[in-house]
Amino acid sequence: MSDRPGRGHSGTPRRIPEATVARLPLYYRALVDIAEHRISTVSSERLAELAGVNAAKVRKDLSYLGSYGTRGVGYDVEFLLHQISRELGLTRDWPVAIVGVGNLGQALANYKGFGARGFRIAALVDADDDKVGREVDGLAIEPIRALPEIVAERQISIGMIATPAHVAQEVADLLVAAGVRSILNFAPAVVAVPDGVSMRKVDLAIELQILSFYQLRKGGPARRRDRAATGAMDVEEGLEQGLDGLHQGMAG
Amino acid sequence: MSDRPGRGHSGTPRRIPEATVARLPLYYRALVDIAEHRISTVSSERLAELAGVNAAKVRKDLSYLGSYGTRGVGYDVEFLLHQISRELGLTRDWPVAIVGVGNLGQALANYKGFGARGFRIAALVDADDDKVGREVDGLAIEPIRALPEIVAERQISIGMIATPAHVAQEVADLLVAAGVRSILNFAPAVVAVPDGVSMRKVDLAIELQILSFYQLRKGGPARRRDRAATGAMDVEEGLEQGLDGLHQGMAG
DNA sequence: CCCTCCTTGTGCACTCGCTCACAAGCGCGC
DNA sequence: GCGCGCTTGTGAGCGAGTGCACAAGGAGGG
Ligand SMILES: NC(=O)c1ccc[n+]([C@@H]2O[C@H](COP(=O)([O-])OP(=O)(O)OC[C@H]3O[C@@H](n4cnc5c(N)ncnc54)[C@H](O)[C@@H]3O)[C@@H](O)[C@H]2O)c1
Ligand SMILES: NC(=O)c1ccc[n+]([C@@H]2O[C@H](COP(=O)([O-])OP(=O)(O)OC[C@H]3O[C@@H](n4cnc5c(N)ncnc54)[C@H](O)[C@@H]3O)[C@@H](O)[C@H]2O)c1
Repeated sequence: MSDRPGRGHSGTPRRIPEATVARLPLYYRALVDIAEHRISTVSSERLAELAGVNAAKVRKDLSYLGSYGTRGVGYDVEFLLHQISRELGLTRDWPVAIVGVGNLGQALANYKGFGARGFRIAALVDADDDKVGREVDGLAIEPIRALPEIVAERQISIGMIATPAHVAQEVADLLVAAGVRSILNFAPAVVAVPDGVSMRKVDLAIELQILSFYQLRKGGPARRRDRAATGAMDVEEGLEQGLDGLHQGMAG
Repeated sequence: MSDRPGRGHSGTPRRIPEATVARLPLYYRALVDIAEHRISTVSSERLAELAGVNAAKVRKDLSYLGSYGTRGVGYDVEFLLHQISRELGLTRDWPVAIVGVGNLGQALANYKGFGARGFRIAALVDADDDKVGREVDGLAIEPIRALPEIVAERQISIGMIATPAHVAQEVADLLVAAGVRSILNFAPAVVAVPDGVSMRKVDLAIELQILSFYQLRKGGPARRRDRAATGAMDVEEGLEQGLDGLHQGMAG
């Protein structure tokens, strides 16, 4: 915050569209790569290429953050990295709790890719007493009934639900009651959360079904091994992914 | 494109919007639940509730499949289930290959939720010779160089990439070369595929960053700044998830 | 000091998806 | 046989997001 270069007359530069927010992490990742190559400036064209989007979109997206580019030159990599990172809150520490330490929960707990962006697994919680006490990657599994204290003491802000689907809503309710305001749900279930709590979901089965839908309309039902199959359904590039699921109740 | 589809005839009535395709799996899941309760008809209202969407949206979505409802009554559960399932290709068998049997790959391989929808893990592939030969859930891990034969012989249609990000593009290329036309990518990397190949991605880190973005503007844990305290950022319900990522090259 | 080159920032037109609201249509009771 | 109530199917209006194309504007060379 502090000094707001560019167009910050008032408090917030402008509202950042949802679609833009979803792309900022892509730019961030691309910029990290660029920075590692000791490159100091980057054009929207190049950034677009690395992020896999359109150059105009990159410029428009970045313009929501402020006028951070230099005409005729491009964007300063370090500076932009800092701005995006601040905007996304990556300069902070985000303690995460994983609820349900089964197959998926363990994989998540073992995953090393979180720390870099400030997301830190701070708690593993399960309802199975046989699992409680066991350690995963140096972190002990704790009983679900301890959730309120855990969330409060460790300032947990994000909860991941990796339990069976039929208890997902119940778990979400517990997380919310404990004070968690952001939830990432991996269970294939519709989970409702009150206003003020964000919920996003990752649903494997849906992704696969979308893929099969389109595959069905490509080479025809009877799979042929030939590649010049000439699908009857010609969808041009640029179709956006997903849109599935709700992002509920962002209010404070 | 040319003629007004009408319906009634056996072909595909009309083009189904991307957003609708992404929701069909939700309806499918809700309908399965309903069918298990021995309920024979369902209204759009009820279905909407169970799928977590708006009733009008349900009706419009289902209308793309054809006029399958009965006014004053609702939709026949079994019939609708069959129609959606046919539309999504769930009546078929979809052999899936997992490339990269590490943390995540193993969790996926052990996951029991695939079979129900026709998705069957038919191959586990890894580049690490130490892993090759080991079994996961009764399926042996095979060397990546055998991919072409594996894909051809087992009629693999979908590939999942669960390797480190820096080899994701390389792996995608191998999958495409082997004949796979649908890819689900879990690696945090931009992966390009040629026309005719569908690519979807699941990116944990992006989801978390989106969550932290909104959490930051809510009146977060360490609250300081912000004039209007809590209510500053009041996003109403119904914000859609994602839009991130491309669905490239659907052409045949 | 001006001119040219290059890239940003954005106005605009267009597409897509969402929601509302209501007429059409079906079944059931009278 | 006829209306009545309920639910579907959809036209229309609206808002969000996208991509084009270009003017605005900084940098560096002459
Ligand atoms: N494994 C995968 O690759 C995968 C892929 C996609 C989706 N999913 C979904 O993720 C979820 C977890 O999958 P999994 O394979 O890890 O299942 P799992 O059965 O291996 O693990 C579930 C864990 O949740 C715990 N649990 C059950 N009820 C609980 C409760 N009320 N509170 C706290 N913990 C509870 C169980 O003790 C268990 O440890 C499922 O909903 C599944 O559909 C998994
Ligand atoms: N583990 C998670 O929970 C998690 C969460 C989000 C994203 N991811 C992403 O999923 C991917 C896999 O994560 P992980 O934790 O399983 O990593 P991992 O290191 O445990 O597993 C990677 C596997 O890929 C194999 N591999 C490497 N190069 C290969 C190649 N060229 N061809 C075939 N196989 C190859 C390795 O031998 C290893 O078995 C990573 O890109 C990671 O960022 C993982």
